[in-house]
Amino acid sequence: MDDIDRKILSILQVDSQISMAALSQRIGLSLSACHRRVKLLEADGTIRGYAAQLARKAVGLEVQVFIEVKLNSQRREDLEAFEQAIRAMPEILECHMITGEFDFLIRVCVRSPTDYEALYRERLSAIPAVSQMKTLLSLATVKEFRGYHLP
Amino acid sequence: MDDIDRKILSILQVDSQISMAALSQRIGLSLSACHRRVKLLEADGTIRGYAAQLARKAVGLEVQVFIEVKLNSQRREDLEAFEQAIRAMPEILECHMITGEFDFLIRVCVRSPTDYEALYRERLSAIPAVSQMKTLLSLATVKEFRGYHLP
DNA sequence: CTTGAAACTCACATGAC
DNA sequence: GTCATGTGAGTTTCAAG
Repeated sequence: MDDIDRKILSILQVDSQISMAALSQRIGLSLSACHRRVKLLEADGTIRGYAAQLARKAVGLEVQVFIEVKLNSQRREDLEAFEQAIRAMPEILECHMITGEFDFLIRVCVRSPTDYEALYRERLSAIPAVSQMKTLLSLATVKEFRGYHLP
Repeated sequence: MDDIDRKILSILQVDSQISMAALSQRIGLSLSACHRRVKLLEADGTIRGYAAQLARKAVGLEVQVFIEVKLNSQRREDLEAFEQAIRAMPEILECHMITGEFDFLIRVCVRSPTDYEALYRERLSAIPAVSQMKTLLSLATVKEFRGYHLP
């Protein structure tokens, strides 16, 4: 993992459809050398895959919410029950265990406030391990994720 | 935007390198019809782009942090000054304006706790519009974003 | 929407330096 | 690391049903 690799990754993070020829030119390497590096980055797991980036609202997901969750306890059973429940809900896009007053931070996207209410009341609150939740409704996206910054 | 489009998007969100032929087979459409739909989804902005997904730790970003930020006021100058400062910091990957006790939620990835301390003390705290911050250190990723759920 | 064909671009593997 | 090259695969477009 050197500066050339980081340069390759920075470009592929933004546009993975660039041709090897164009990519090699932008980083100042020959096509085959560049190609070899990309294949290595794929093989060693640095590049996990290639994905289409969708416009959230264009696919009808008007509502984005972050939820802080506190569990009844940090006992193994509660943690695992919660995590399993989370993984089973496709509307929950990500979930992080965090420090602080709450135990987890999750991100959710749904079509409407009504859908969020249903998710919140009928599915999240129904998880026995959950003791408290705090909804952080996203009003606007100031900055959207477009790849990691590789210094 | 019908069920076929959603099926296409669900697949491309996970693997954008699938060939048109394979994609068309998976959704049960002819190659040309499938191709036309994908191009339309690209043209109308539903597909914003194609990106390589990187393994965060593989690129040396061991520390992931969420930060809740409260501003001194909701006056236009403060909001704009804050948002401009946020957009100028590449380590800040995303930023959302939120409801609740705090005004913004931001996500940051850095190499080390030391790097985070520097960012927190020297760059974030230095923004005049900021009055209060709360750090939510990510201890573990329970569920990682792998595309929106399209019902 | 379908099939089928033609034209073209790239990816990929190879061999040599 | 570089360059050159040939083949196969995939993309893209078009015609016709």
